[in-house]
Amino acid sequence: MKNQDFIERVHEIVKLIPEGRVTSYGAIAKYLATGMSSRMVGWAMKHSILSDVPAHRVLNRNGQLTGKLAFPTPTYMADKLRAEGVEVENDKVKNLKSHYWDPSLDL
DNA sequence: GTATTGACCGTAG
DNA sequence: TCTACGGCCAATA
Repeated sequence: MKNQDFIERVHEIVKLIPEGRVTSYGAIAKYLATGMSSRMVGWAMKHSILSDVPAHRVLNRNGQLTGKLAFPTPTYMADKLRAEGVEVENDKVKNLKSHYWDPSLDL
C-alpha cells in the first residue's frame, strides 16, 4: 500500500467521501501526511477527473469550487453537489461546516 | 539543468 | 476583517 503513486492515494481518499459531504485539499494532504503539499493534491485531482473519482466533492479550504472549470462542464461540479443535497451558491458551498467531511473521520 | 506554474494552506501586517 | 507573502512537491517549458 505504499508502492502506489501519490495520485492513487488521493483517489482512494476521494472515493471514501460520502454523498452530500465535501472536504478540502489540505485535509487530504494532511491525511496522507505529505506535509502541507496541498498543491500536489490538486495536481493529482486534475488527473482524477479522467478516473472514476468523484472529484466534485473536493473543494479548497474556503469551500469554493476552484476546479469546476476542469470538469467537462462548468456546471457539472455545482450541479452534482447540489443534487447530493449540498447547497451551492456563487460557486461556493453554503453551510460548509455542516457538509464538511474529514478523512480522519473515516479511520 | 534552471525557471515558472499549479483545482492550495497558513501566518503575518 | 482583508490583503500580501512564503512554503510545499511535481510537472512542464
